[in-house]
Amino acid sequence: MRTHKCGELNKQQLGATVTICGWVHRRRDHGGVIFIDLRDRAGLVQVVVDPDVADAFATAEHVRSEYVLAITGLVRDRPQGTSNTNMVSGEIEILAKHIEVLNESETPPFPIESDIEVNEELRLKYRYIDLRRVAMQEKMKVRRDVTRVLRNFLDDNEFFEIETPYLTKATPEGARDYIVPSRTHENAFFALPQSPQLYKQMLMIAGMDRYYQVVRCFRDEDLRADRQPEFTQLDIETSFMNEDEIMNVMEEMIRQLFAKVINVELDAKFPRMSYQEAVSKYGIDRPDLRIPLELVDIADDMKAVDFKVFSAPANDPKGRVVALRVPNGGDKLSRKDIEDLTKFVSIYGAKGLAYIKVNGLAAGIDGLQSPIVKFAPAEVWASVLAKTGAQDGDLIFFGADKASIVNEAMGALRVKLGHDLNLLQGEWKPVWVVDFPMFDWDEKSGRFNAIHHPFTAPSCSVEELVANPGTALSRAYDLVLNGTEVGGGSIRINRTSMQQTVFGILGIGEEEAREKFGFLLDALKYGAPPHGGLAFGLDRLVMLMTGSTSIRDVIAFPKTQSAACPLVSAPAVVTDEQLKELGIRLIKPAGKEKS
RNA sequence: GGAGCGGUAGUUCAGUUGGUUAGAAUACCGGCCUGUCACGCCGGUGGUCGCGGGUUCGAGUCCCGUCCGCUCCGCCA
Repeated sequence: MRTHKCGELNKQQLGATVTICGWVHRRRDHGGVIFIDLRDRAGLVQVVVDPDVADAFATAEHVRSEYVLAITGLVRDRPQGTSNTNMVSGEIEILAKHIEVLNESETPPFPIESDIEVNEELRLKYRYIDLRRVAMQEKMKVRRDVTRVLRNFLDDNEFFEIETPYLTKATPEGARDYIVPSRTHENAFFALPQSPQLYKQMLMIAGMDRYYQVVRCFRDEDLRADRQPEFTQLDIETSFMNEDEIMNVMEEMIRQLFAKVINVELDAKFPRMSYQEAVSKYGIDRPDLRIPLELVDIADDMKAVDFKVFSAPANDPKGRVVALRVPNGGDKLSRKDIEDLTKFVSIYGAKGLAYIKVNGLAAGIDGLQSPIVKFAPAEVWASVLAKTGAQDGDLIFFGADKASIVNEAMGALRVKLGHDLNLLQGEWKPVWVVDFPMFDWDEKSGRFNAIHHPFTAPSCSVEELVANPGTALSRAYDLVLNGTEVGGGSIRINRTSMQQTVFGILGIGEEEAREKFGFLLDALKYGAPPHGGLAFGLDRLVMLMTGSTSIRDVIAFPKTQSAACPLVSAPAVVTDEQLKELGIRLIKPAGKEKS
């Protein structure tokens, strides 16, 4: 006798006596027959089905016999030889010999078998009910399949899964750390890892040439639809492989993943794009290549025009002037739409959103409709239109400002227009973004920041790096899928001298470096092999593969936007005894917190 | 830290210009019917309109504050 979950039973299995377990919501008493609908699953029942009853069911005389139970909605397979034309669902009913209620259930706080979008806080408070819903069960199954396929692939390729500590020391991934006080070490704290970065590098030094780990990472920063304070990475590191070899293996893994889990054939070869090209064409280092719109530089045309809004950034080395052509945009976008879009780009710091409606190219400047046409001569507009490839009916947007603002605003506008106007081409567009700069200059603090992290190897020598830190490129690579960064990594620095050089450029003095990363600098001295790897955001991958709009939908017990868990009411106050034991006194003593 | 949207029955929502007893569907409870399968029919219970303050003869509706949720900016790869 086997126990089956609701919905698992198929017709063949009716040949034997089986036990079916499932949640029951609705019990209706119909004369001598109790109908139980297992699709609304709230109570818990166990049903014993006799093999005879499946056949007996087809004959009406059994209906009012001793077989007192009928269960609906259990079997997907439509039985042969039944004449019941009402059975349009393809599901069949089974008469049960015996039924036992294992446990009763209260009325659920929200409908389980329904597409109604329930308030998310309520779903999280009763997550154990929410997870019973078919959509969530399916997402969890995809997640299970994803980790299974990834682990199988890595195991088959001689990768070695090793766990690394969660109670560890702050590592500089750039985010705020979650801190855990130590009871046994006065005034000392652990940090939860933002990633196992340094441990995996030391595993390479330890001779574990191919490592992986499905691992939780923690970052105490504000949340987004695709960002949780704790999230899961597939973390990978290898020795003696260069970036091409790593990218090739990972590409194959992702291809197999999509083929096996959601039956999608990705490109045989993922395209690669430089950071420079991505920012230039798409304004962002994680371009959504499904959107067939591109930013076009027109600064050269605008340098001499008598219109400061355009000419000033055109002449500023840190400025940028771009055009964004929307095919047939004039028909699709009303004045109100453009007003809304102007508001939209202002979020990113853009001061306005200039546009031109191309009514008729043949008419020259008279065929252009726009408040800004008058600011530049016809030749300028002709040149701009030629560069964008404008056609009659198009709408062309312009962005002119500091390059960072133009990139962010016009890049976001491009994505918004792509979705709003249904311009997406193709379903899955992966792309490797490569040739990232090593550093970017932070105006506020007046020094360089690591674009990736401080352990990323540059593609040049120590001498060249010191000479031109601002233009040096790194050996990093990001995997971007449909505009979402799903993975990123790099070849790491494996020589102490280079590591010290990079720390120096980042303004990390020798003393600080020794205090924070002395263990790494020491480890590098013992013949650290060339190594590199990457990490995939597992939640994001599953989110994309399940078509979810939020990472929360693919995490069994996620946090709300304020980083709280309504289910267990965490975080919560702790007792005075606990605080005393840890040597901690609160600045604002507890009392006003919401329970 | 900031911007936007939302919070009305267990749930999903409607609620006009401020107006008298706050509605619908569904769920729940009771009854009837029944080879049902979104069963059907009849009846019923159910509301601190997130919370606090203000304006007003009168506030679900207007104003101020506050809490919670979601989306975004900052932050974060």
